[in-house]
Amino acid sequence: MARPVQIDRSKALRAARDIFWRQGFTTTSMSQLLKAMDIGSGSFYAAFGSKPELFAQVIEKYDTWSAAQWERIRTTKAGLDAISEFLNTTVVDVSDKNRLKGCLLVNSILEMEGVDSELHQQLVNRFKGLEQLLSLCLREAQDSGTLREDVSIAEGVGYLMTNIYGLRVASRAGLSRSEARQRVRVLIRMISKPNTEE
Amino acid sequence: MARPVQIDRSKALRAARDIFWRQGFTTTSMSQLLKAMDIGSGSFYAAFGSKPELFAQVIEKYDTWSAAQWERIRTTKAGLDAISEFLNTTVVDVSDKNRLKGCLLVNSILEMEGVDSELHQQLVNRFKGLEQLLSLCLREAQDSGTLREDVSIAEGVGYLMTNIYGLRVASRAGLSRSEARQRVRVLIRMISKPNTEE
DNA sequence: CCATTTATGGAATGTTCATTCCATAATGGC
DNA sequence: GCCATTATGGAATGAACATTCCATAAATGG
Repeated sequence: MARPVQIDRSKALRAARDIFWRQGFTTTSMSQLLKAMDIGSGSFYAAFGSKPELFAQVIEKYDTWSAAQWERIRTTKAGLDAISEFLNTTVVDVSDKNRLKGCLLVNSILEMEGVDSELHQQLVNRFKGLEQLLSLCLREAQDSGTLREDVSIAEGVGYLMTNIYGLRVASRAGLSRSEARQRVRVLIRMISKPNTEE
Repeated sequence: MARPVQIDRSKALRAARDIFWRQGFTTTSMSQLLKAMDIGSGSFYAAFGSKPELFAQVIEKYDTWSAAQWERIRTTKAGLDAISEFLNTTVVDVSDKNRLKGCLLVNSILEMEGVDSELHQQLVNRFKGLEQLLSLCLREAQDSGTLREDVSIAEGVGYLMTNIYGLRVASRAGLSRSEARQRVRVLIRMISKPNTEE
């Protein structure tokens, strides 16, 4: 009946995600974006609405991916092991030719404050979900006796969130993959109960 | 002989710093900047060169302030106490009507990558200086026996840098001052030697 | 194979940006 | 009090931006 859509939506979203990840939202111009997604402006506005709307869709997809990582990890690991694996998967292994990219969500939180406060708040809320998952794992660690006794669950969550944010900024500042992996080892060691009582 | 300069350079730089701090470099437009600094464009370009040159001057001044904080702290404190005080001074106490502002340098590292790579590298280098100071304090802590024994100086520096970055992002994500102070207490407790051996 | 419908990408639009230009204002020396 | 000189701020400039418009392309039903 009519000309069929020839855009590969999933592929285009991935391309958009990667360029936003590398350059941020404000810095990425429409011309760069269209080139990266390999579509014309007409198709773009028909398919994605606008630049901010596209960004929201990219974030949505990213968050889904992040949640899927958790699901996968939770089937085999619990407690501090799960947290350690999560950190390595979502922070350390997310790199581009051995160059860490940081985290799209963390980058965007910093960028969107004052630009789009609605989106900013959405991003902050996504992290609230992460805090709950961390809280769950910490309780497991507490029950199995692997968590330091002088740290409460709430304190542990705060500590982990700080380190997740921090690792992702450090990536952006040029941290190598092996250094990042080392930092994960250290931060997990610090929150573990010392095994000097054998 | 000629019309005298009526710009209060120091005051203008402070106004520029505050608006960059709140909004970031890219997001702040020249018209906003000129209004905040309360000068016209002619005077601006005569006095500061350009928008990026102004930013470099702001960063320079910010870094000087940061260094002065260290100097002050070092006259009375050493080891982990000095680190704790530094964190509270430069991260927690830097707030705007009880709203934490994060750190201009950290915000800018994330923002400038891909925008101005020369400035980005400069910012990264400023943190190298901080790493050296932290290293010094950790050695003091090691000598006085307050540092955990299963953590090397290098590991401790990495740990602290991650937490400094992280605290400053968390501030941006809406952490309150008292929560931030609590996180500092926890992260210092974690790197301290447990005093169970009395 | 034509008519109809919708996707497409490049050209056109209007806005905003950083910067420059310039008429005017403010000073001190004469 | 006037001239030379330099600061000033608003108007002018040109580039870049996100978005819209539109002639054309690609498909199917008749």
